[in-house]
Amino acid sequence: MAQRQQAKRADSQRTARTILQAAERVLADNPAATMEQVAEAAGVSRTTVHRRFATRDVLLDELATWAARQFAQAVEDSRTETTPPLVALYQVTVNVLRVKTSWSFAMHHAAVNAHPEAARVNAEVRAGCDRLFRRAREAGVLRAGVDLDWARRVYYGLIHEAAQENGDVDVLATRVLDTLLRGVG
Amino acid sequence: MAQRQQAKRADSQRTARTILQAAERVLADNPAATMEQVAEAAGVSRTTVHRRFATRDVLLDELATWAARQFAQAVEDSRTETTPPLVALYQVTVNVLRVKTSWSFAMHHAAVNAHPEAARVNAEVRAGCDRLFRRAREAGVLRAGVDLDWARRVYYGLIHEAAQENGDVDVLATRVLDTLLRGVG
DNA sequence: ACGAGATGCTACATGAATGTAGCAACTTCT
DNA sequence: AGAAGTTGCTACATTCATGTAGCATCTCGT
Repeated sequence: MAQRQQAKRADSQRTARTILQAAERVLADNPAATMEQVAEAAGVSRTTVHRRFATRDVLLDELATWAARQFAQAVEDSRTETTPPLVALYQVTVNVLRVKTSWSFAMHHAAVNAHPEAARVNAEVRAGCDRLFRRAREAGVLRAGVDLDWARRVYYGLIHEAAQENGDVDVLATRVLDTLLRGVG
Repeated sequence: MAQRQQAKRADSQRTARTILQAAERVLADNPAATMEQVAEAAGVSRTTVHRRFATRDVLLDELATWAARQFAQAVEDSRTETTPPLVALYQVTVNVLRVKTSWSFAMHHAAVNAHPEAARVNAEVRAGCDRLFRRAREAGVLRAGVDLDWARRVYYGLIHEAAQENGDVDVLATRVLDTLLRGVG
């Protein structure tokens, strides 16, 4: 009985994940998309979406939290704390670019801070990013006088642009870091 | 009689402009904002908004066109065709940053290409930007091997980030170009 | 074969946004 | 004062997204 319940729950979780992924895709294209459109993209009926996510707000919250986790996981996998700054930057760029399609919407907007859980995870990631940039500056990878906040925002922006293109993530990551550190001049 | 009509029309135009400006502000904050919210922000009643802009789509179209014109004007004022590339880049950066608050919404989304007039103006601006970047590369301001499309997108992104901060436009423009050409490393 | 869980479908209720119309009041110019 | 134009306000119709409920069906595990 316990096994059966587990199996059913696994199916349920899989459906929920499918819906969240579909919501990401659809909402990234049109933030005002309806639940119907999300359901259609997920290949389920609208009522099923409502079974998993009682209201639209709940869906948005869970999407933000889920995306934040994906994001945090990608950063964590990069071992940014224990490798030289330049290597860490490259690793994290590659990993983040890989999952970037999964949070082009969910990271934007006020959705990031809507749910406390999502906000917490995102704050952690940002703190880790700040630490990495500080280490990079101390190691001379970044210029001494550079504003760390500005550098981080430029970095985010470059990743965002790079994620628009489709191509090998290694090539894209190289281009992002090359542009970040040396510019295009 | 003709004079009176002209006076009334001038008032009318002023109101329409006020509404468009309000729409920019409100929609930039929340793309799904209602006509009511736009009207409130403009200090007029909802019915007045509907008098000027029959439907929501019309409002969006005219907003896109208006913003495109503001944008094009800022670029045109920079005389990018007749000054050295580096000077032109600085000039256009300053001018664009000045009006950036006026198109943070209207330039985004598919609104840009929604109305043919807006699309035409924007295409012109982009073409001018491409010419400027090509000249810059030929003059050695940009590296020889750099992808012009990538450079332009990075430039747009930097301007977008810079416009989020409030400060002296000259300082911001200097930072944008410094980052664009030399990076932060 | 049986039962539990999940889904699709239809139907319905509700609320919000949109768009329209009419009327009174106000401004401005003659 | 009178006329033309604009606006605010109220009221109304319509459409659409949201959220809920019931029922039939399907699948999977026993």
